[in-house]
Amino acid sequence: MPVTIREIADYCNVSEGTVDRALNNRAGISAKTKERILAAARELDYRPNILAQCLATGSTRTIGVVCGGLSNRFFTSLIEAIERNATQHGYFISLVLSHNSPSKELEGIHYLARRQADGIIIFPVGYGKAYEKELEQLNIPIVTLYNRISASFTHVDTDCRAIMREAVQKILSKGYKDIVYMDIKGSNALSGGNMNFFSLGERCAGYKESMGQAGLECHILNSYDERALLSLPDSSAHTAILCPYDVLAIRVVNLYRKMGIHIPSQIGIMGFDNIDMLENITPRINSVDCNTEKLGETAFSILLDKMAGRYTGKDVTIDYRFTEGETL
Amino acid sequence: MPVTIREIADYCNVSEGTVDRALNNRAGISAKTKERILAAARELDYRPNILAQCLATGSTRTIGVVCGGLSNRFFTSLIEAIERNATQHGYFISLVLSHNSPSKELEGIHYLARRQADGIIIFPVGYGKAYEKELEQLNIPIVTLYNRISASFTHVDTDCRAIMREAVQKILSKGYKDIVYMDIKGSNALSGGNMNFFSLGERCAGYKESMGQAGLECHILNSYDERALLSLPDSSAHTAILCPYDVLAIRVVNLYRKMGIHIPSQIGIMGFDNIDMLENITPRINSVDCNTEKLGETAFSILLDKMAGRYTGKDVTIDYRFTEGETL
DNA sequence: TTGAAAGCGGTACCAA
DNA sequence: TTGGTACCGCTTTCAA
Repeated sequence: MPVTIREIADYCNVSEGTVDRALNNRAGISAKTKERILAAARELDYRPNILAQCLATGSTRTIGVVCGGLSNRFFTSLIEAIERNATQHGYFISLVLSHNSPSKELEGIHYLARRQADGIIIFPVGYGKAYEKELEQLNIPIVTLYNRISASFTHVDTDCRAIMREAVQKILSKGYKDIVYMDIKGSNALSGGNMNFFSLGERCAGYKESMGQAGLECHILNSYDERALLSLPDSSAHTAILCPYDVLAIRVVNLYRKMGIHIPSQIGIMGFDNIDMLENITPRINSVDCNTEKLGETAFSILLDKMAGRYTGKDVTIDYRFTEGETL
Repeated sequence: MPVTIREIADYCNVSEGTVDRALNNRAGISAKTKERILAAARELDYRPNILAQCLATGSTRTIGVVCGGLSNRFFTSLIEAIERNATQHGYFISLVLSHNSPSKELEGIHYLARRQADGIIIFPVGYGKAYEKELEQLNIPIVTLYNRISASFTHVDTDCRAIMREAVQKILSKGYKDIVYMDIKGSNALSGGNMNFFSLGERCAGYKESMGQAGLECHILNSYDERALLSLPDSSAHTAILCPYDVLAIRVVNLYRKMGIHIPSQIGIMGFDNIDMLENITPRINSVDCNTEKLGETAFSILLDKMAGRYTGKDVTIDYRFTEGETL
């Protein structure tokens, strides 16, 4: 049985209040008594029951992190960054996976709220008025990453739309005449329902905007269609493929390599996220580093401010960086 | 301010005990009173404070998961499996990342204990007598995955040593004359200190055993040395490279492909873990599926038994499966 | 069937 | 400087 404050108090013949003063560096205690109590605490191997502390103080120093899953390295990088910052500030991570189901997501969030999480960082898969209302009723600080919900929830992100606009320009400046965009939602789409595709939507929108501006026709593939992909290098037009995430780019690169099609002379490829797996892949895929470190740090620090009731700002946009590679 | 049992009691002119009986389907309450209370609870939007419940019952229905990091898909697969099972059983995951530092790991585990986690699943990076003693003093159910600590802590694993023995035989049966093993600890080694390398050690040991048994000399690379790797296909001996984890295999495959060396005719390659990224890589890398789903499920269910005080068994070994590919 | 009260393990305030 | 005690919100036991 773990040692409690009561036992230390008995052991030292003082009151619980005095033990508390000693243990928590509170004022109003003589150095001598304090030393005696601290020694006893050490001797008895006292460890505070954080649950009781939480109940008494009303703060759990726990933040919930709600994510679809852990398969995407982009997300796990963000979670690592959040965890690092949280730990530094004495906060704790409760992890809830939504498995890309909006209803499971809400369930998990409710759970976190009932457990008195001080705040929640969500990579939302749900959206809509009803969804928003539920979140608002929780009355708990929330920050979103990746997918935005609405102006009611502070969102931290890179400007994916701007990135894609710039990506198109960059690709065109390298002499490509056509850019094919792979608008593939991946496993998320399978879950059906009211899915939030904010981020992928922004990426695609940026592509479309920039193509329009350049007077080019959009050329979008909605599925991983090998035949369609293999027909691209045939065209006399010099073509590049723009992928909204790196895993897709890796897959495409491997397809072409397998078929003996040279990259980038016969086809250009660009990814997005700059996941660390790219370091192991040849040729090095051109991508965009979204600065997960800074994203996670910012999300946490904004949440911290919100929990302290001192955040008034709006959404935050983090800077990004195009990474050089050999596929463009 | 959230509604409490006290308020419902006042609202209904009953005692807190009665409210509790209604809310938690306990015996000894009339159907009428119960209905009245439940209606009030709904009306007032009552949500139990789980913290208080935990304090009163002594159970948090939370299990801690302690892992080095989230970069390795093998680990995140396991965590996903654990989370799925935990959620199904009404348990919650508290995630602690050790960043491959034994001291941070211990710190995190202590934290979990103070938060009254009901049990902990650890992917240990620490080991040793002192380490074990600290864990034992916690007096909290622990199950280890990946790296084993000692007989004092129930370990769930695939038999990596046996797998590697079999892998060597498998490779030899395909006609290879020499097998090079890449004994690379990766980023873990950087953290220094008393690192636990149980799993990688087992893998390497299996290789050595099987090579010895076949009367072959061990051929081990201790670093990712491109020059050494590129010299291998030159030898007249038909050589295969055995990698203790897939990321390494991916890297090696890409190196050879870049240099125009054909796999598997000029060099064979085998990975380990069968991470899902392999689906995107050509050629398909031969690997070993360690059944993360079952590993995670088993780890959780054993922990569940331990928490209920009804686990007497010892370490558990999960079956595995060699996955076919094009690199052998 | 219901109420009252004693915990759970801390925190915090008021008196002494 | 210290002790005493109410309280955080729920559970549980004992009486009524």
